[in-house]
Amino acid sequence: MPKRNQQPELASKLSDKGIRLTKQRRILIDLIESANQHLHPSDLLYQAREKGVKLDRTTVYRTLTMLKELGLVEELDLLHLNGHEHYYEIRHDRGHIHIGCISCGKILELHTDCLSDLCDEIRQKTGFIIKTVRTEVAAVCPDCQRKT
Amino acid sequence: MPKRNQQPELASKLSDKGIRLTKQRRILIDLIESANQHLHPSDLLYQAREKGVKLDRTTVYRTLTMLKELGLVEELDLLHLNGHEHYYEIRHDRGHIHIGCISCGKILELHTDCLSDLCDEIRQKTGFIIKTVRTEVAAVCPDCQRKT
DNA sequence: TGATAGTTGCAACAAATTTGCAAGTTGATC
DNA sequence: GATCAACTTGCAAATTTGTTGCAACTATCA
Ligand SMILES: [Mn+2]
Ligand SMILES: [Mn+2]
Ligand SMILES: [Zn+2]
Ligand SMILES: [Zn+2]
Repeated sequence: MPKRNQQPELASKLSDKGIRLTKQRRILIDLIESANQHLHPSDLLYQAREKGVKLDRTTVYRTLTMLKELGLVEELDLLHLNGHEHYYEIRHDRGHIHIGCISCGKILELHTDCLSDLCDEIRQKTGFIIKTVRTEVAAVCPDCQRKT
Repeated sequence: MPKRNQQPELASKLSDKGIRLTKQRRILIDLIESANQHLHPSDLLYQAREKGVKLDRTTVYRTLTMLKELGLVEELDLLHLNGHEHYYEIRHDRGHIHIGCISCGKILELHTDCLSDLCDEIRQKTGFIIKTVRTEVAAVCPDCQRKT
């Protein structure tokens, strides 16, 4: 996840909504906010435990579901390049897409204006009210192109 | 899946590549080619069995993996609106996106030129060679908007 | 500080997918 | 059409990923 303006405080958003801030939730949102890569539930579980927090995977799933439903994190498929877990990242105002190299697994993020054009088009053509847009691209990165 | 020009014959593409056409593979590509909705592995398993073909789920998974690797079908997440299975459809020349209603589960397909613009942009900005682009949108359909 | 509603961990379950291997089938060749 | 090697399948078991019910615990507020 590229340099984001590290606006922390999912925590305050949660307590504003009257949601209790437990140790477990604190560590999880902390990890998600400060992550420099996309995390899946097991990542979160192990990283939290490394920091000495007692935590069960049930709670990880429950917390991620809650954050997703509140619109505070996005769930990514990342093309399941390896395993079938889903990945999570904080939700940004400005959308970006994910490009995965099917050869080395590297994930690249890219900001593009195509996304808002697309949203306009969808709204206009279909009348759907858009909640989230997920664009994921399978590709071969320049490094891997050279190697073959 | 909206009216496609029913170009059959994944079968011949497979045998051209020297891949054996077993009963199981025949029925599976048949079902995928003639489907009027997105299918997941269990759909395929049951539909094939209904047609009297002996088939195991292992074979369904193996066949789908093969077709995907050959670039003949696309795998869709469809936002896992209900369950965590993945869905499959034949690959078209002209791409389309999938819009799922988070309230009723309906899936809408939409053709858009944004996709090829996006590909151009990715190529130019990153040098990645694109294999597939998957855009999936979570939204609320007009019907469900009225109901709330 | 206590009451209370919300949250957690645990164990068991369920769903989705993969693996190893023996037995069966395909398609090329004669 | 019969033969055969290579490929493919089904089956049973395992793995991976995610969910549920419930008793014990804890965050928040008065
Ligand atoms: Mn489709
Ligand atoms: Mn998925
Ligand atoms: Zn690569
Ligand atoms: Zn709807």
